[in-house]
Amino acid sequence: MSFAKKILTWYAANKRSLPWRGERDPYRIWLSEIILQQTRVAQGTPYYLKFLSAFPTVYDLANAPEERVLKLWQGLGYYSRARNLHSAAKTVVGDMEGVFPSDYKGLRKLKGVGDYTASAIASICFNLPEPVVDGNVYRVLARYFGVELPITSSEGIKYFKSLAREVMDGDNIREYNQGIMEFGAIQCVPKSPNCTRCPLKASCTALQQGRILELPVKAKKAKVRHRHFNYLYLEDVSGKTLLQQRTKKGIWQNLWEFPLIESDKNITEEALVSQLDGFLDAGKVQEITRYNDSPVVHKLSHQHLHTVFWMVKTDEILENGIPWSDVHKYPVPVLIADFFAKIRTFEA
DNA sequence: AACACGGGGCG
DNA sequence: CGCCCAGTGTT
Repeated sequence: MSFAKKILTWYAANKRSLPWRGERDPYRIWLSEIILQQTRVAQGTPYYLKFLSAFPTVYDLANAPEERVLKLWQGLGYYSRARNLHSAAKTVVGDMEGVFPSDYKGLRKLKGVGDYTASAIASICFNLPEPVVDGNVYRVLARYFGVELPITSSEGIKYFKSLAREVMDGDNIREYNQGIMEFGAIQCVPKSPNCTRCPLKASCTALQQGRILELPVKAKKAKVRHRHFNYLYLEDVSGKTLLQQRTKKGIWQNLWEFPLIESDKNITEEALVSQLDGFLDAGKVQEITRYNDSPVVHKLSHQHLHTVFWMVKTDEILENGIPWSDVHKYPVPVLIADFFAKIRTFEA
């Protein structure tokens, strides 16, 4: 049996009874879909009922003051949904004689109606073969077909949409779309799904590979942190330089590097000089040269280090100074090692 | 492509 | 109590 037929069979036997279940009126389906964006059924249901009671038709909603719409929405979160809901109602009443668009493209033009919601309304109300891809669908498809593409990448979004279209039952789209979402919500849940009793277990790729809990992949919002490093490439009268060990937790713990001045953003030479105090006797500085014009960007998985190397010649004798012939004995980050290599080339 | 936008449920 | 959830609009 095809994947779609299995979903349809499961849905026929397991669907919950919900206030909007079986509904085909675009106003009601639209209202339910907007409320259910990023919201669990249990939380959204009372809001659906009170909105329907306060605004039985799209005209009632369009003619209400925004204050009242927001007040009814209070507690549901993501309040732009309420403002967009109101705006779309005004559009439907003002520009469309109170009749909702009856295809994906038209629906998509309404404020607050994106790809998912347009597909949901088109399929549920008008039985148009548009696949829905919400969080439930991502999870079900990723597991059943063993898709490892991150659902958060633009490539993943495209891939899942086309996969969803490939495997859908276009002849029963109204039931199928609701079925796959319901299946994700009830059976193929994010944490500890009951695979033992799943009717799709025999053909589920992730289950057979023991990777249920790894799918779907969400490229971790490895938020890249940007840092600005200023390394002091010191040189004293005897030609020695200075390296320091990084003792704190974080990147490169216990590795060695040049004396470091970290700044919020790119730093000027004047600003740098004013911070030289703790490192050496500023009065004995002979010459400062910015070694690289544009910062070297060293990329770690979660940090981008915008690095400037400053060559600082001093008349001091550096305590603990290291002769250049010895620097290669110290464990240093690649960023520093690359600089060593460059210096060697430059000075050779 | 990255970010902002809320609340509730869960371990 | 920190982590997870995952549509749309904006920049």
